[in-house]
Amino acid sequence: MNDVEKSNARQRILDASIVLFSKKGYTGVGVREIANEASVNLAMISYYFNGKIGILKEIIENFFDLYLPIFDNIDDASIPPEACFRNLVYKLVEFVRDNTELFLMVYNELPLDVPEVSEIKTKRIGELITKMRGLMIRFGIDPQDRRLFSIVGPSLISAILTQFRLRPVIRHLFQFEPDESYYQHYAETICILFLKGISGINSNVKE
Amino acid sequence: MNDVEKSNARQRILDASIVLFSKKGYTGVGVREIANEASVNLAMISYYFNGKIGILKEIIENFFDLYLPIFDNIDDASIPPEACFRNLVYKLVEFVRDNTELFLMVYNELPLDVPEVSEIKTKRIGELITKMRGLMIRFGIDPQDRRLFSIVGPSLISAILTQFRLRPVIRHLFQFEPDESYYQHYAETICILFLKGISGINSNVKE
Amino acid sequence: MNDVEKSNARQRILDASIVLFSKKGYTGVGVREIANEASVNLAMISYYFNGKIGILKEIIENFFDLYLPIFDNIDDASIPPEACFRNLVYKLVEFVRDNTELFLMVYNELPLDVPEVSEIKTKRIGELITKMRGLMIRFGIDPQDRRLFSIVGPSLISAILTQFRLRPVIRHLFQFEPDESYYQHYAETICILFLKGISGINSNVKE
Amino acid sequence: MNDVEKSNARQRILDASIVLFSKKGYTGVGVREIANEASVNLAMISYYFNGKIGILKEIIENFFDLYLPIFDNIDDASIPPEACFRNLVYKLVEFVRDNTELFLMVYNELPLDVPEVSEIKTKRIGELITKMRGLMIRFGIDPQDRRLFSIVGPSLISAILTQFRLRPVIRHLFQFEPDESYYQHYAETICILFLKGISGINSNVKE
DNA sequence: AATGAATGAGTTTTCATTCAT
DNA sequence: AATGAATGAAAACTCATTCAT
Repeated sequence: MNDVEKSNARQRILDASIVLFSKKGYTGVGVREIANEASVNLAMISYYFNGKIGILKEIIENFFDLYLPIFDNIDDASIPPEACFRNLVYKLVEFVRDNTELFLMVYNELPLDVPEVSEIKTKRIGELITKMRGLMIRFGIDPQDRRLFSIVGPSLISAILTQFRLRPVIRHLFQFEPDESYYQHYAETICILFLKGISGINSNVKE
Repeated sequence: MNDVEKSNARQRILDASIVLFSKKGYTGVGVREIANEASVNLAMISYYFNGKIGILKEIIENFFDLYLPIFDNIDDASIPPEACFRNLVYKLVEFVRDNTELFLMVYNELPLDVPEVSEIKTKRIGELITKMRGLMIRFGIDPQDRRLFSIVGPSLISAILTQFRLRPVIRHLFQFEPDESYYQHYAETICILFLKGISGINSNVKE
Repeated sequence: MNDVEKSNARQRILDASIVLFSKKGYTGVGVREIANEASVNLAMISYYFNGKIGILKEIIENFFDLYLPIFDNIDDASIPPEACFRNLVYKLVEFVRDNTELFLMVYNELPLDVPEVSEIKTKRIGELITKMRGLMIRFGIDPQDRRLFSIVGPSLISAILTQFRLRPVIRHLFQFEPDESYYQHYAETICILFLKGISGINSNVKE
Repeated sequence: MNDVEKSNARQRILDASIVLFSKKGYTGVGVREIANEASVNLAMISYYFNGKIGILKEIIENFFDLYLPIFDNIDDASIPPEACFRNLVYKLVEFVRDNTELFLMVYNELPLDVPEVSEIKTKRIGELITKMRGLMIRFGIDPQDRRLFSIVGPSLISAILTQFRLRPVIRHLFQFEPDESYYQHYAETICILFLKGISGINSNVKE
């Protein structure tokens, strides 16, 4: 067994867990199921992650390690906020495209009460909000105004995720197999929805 | 024990389940926990609902029985679509205000794979989409165009729900105790975000 | 199933546990073994005792609830200390005769580090020492003098228990089936050993 | 790695096992714990001892190899039995001082049913009893009289061990840090207790 | 001699459900 | 309607051991 295969087991557990958790939720998946899907021995889960909860912790940490950098430097003062926003949306759509199950899984796990990870979630979401602050201000949104600030950000994420979320439900209603051009189109639609909407909000609120 | 108290037990099970499911997810809650919270004997759950899954079924059915009528007659041809939309948003916000845990719970359960309820979900979501069709068309959105149709609707719901969803996570970051005026303000903000945004989408797409 | 049988299951678990723990030690016994021996379903152990450790807790508590009263009023000022001591020894031997396995088990568990019960043990042994104080003083032993105080008491208990303790080991070396007269003789020997020493044993026993 | 370090690993496993077994009992300690404590790789335990039980076997054998010689020539006909006994007690106290954990561990393991070592225990205890025979006879105790013979010997050992045994429990009740003079005093007290009884202690110690 | 990964049988615990009353 | 006990399956986890390197 060479080096590549050696550490595969650990990664396979993570990969299998992400897929399964995204479909059935953390508590709906058993370690046996994970071990089977990952083709590893059951005991490897405790060996590598100190139990099922350790997988969840690591997945969530990994997610934010990938996700938060997207929001670095999104507020470049030399370009107009609309362009910044558009840039952000495109990066987010790209991220969702590349990590669909991971994103779905974390999104679904976020509001649930799993004490062992609640601290991690709070901390990371706090960082995210901080990173968003500058851009929001440039759109005329007061970060202290919870109403605006906490509607726009999350609903943007929801807008991007939502049809992936409902895929199992609406699979029979719409045919749905996203390709490269789809994601382009998709990102653009969301940009327009939010940009025209946000400026609308902005002008109205200012009055 | 009289009839009022008798049927109370059944309802208490439902109420307790909604709260618990919304916090921990269906699979994360045990029947013992439900029975404790509802102050009923464990065996009553099987007695009334034929098992844990029966609770979920009934909650989801109940939810859609309350939820879908909101979308009846939302497309009154005698009033402009913007007013129809505004009307809908206010009714949705009112519904969320009155059934926060229920809505959160169902929203979270929707993408999860629980075979016993997937049929119900598909059917009811189908009805919902049908009801939305007329109004969407009046906004110039082609129901066949999956991209637009499946972005606007779900992301509207997400926008309304999202901060309730994240309450456990951001409780420490924002103070959050919604009152009557909050909901008013909230509904209005969402109306503007989506109306100005949607018209923006509309004009751009048409070009 | 009548009342007597109803709560039998709980007691059978305790009884089986005492026997098994005394033979193999707490950590050497599995819950499956206990359930088999007690003829109850495996899950009943969690149902009644919240897990294996709950059995140990209850056994130890029960033990001290039976054991400590032996030391109440052992120091009657109206009779000489030798008579008090003799009285105590007879009561202890009687207790060991009636609760051999229980006593062996607790005796063996006492020095072991099982965090969940260490507090109980410390508290109860403290009570025991307090109860012994008066009599020891009458024998001229200073309770502050750890050396004396903590030799006599424990070594008395050991003297009483010791051959039961070693039964599994020396079964092949001595035939050993204690009867009523044995316990009488036994108690008397211990009294003499402690009151007069080995030379005392010799002269008295020979008579 | 040289020969000294090499054999160190083996010895470190034994040392760590003695300490851990004395605290938690054989079945209460895992091989992982031992390997950690001994700073050796897990697989070394099988390598050196053919499994966990091999450690126990070797420890018990080692113990008796050290312990039994104490009882050689304890019955020197040219000196009075009291002096022989006193001599023995001093040697035993010295042994306990030098091998506290080892002695505690074996003492605790003795009554427990671990089939793989029961034969060893029976054999060695038999040898011990044989060695004690002569001295007992000189004290007027009939070796056939199980009652006397099996009380004095074991209760002597218990008397010596007992406060080490209870150290974890009574640590909070008595301050206890034995030094050289303590062991001297301790041995003497036990001699008096056994040779003259409690009343003897009182008069002698006071002098 | 030494290591980290892997194994499979075993552990305790929890689960939803059912039963007799 | 309601209860407390009981059940068997499955859950998560731990164990001592073994293997390839």
